[in-house]
Amino acid sequence: MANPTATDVSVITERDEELAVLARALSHPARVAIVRHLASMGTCICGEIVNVLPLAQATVSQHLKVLKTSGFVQGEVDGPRTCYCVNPETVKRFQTLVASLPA
Amino acid sequence: MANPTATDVSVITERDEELAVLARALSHPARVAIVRHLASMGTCICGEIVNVLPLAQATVSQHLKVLKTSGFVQGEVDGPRTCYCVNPETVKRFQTLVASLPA
DNA sequence: ACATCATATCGTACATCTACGATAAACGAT
DNA sequence: ATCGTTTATCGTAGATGTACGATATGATGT
Repeated sequence: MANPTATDVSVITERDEELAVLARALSHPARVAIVRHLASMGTCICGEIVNVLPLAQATVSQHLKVLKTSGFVQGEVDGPRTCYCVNPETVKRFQTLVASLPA
Repeated sequence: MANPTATDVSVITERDEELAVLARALSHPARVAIVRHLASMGTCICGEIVNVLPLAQATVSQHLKVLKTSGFVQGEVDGPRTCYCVNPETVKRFQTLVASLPA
């Protein structure tokens, strides 16, 4: 092991892992903007987001995937389009975890 | 440009950038644990943190540098050691930005 | 001066992230 | 059936992140 004196069950908790995963999802400005935009629109299709961001369609799709995997947004197929919306539960969970950081 | 139809001054705001920078700093479980541990101790020396984490000294020092650069912690040289503590202003700022996300 | 301790930094290997163009897949319209 | 539209995925290049051992730096104690 790198550090034999460290406590095996370290101070890194499940909550730390969870917070880190959610923080990582919002660690890119484009993804923060997507979440905000989605929240302000209630719901909107992928192409609308592409039109608003200075990024290629493939890149936006990739960011949306990150947000979907982490639970921040949900996508629903609607004919040829995909309709995205924020998952408020994940936002609230993130807010709870961040708020519980001792300041 | 990747996407000529995108608004040049895009929806990505300064706040989005700021939130992303702070979120990135907490996007690793070890760094979340360091902030929590530091907050619970009030203040403690680098070696104490190394002893508690399952990571090499160099790695911990690197994580501390990330936290210092982003403003989450402050380090004060105290003789041969360095004394670290949380910067509550940055934690509060992060909490404010996260709390202002529409859920 | 010298050895020791605590910490930061260097160099490096490997993994992950971010961006893109190209292409595939799924649907609606003609 | 074929075409255009919309979105996801593939492949890839370059940047950044994460881990480590080794080494430099700076202070204390002998």
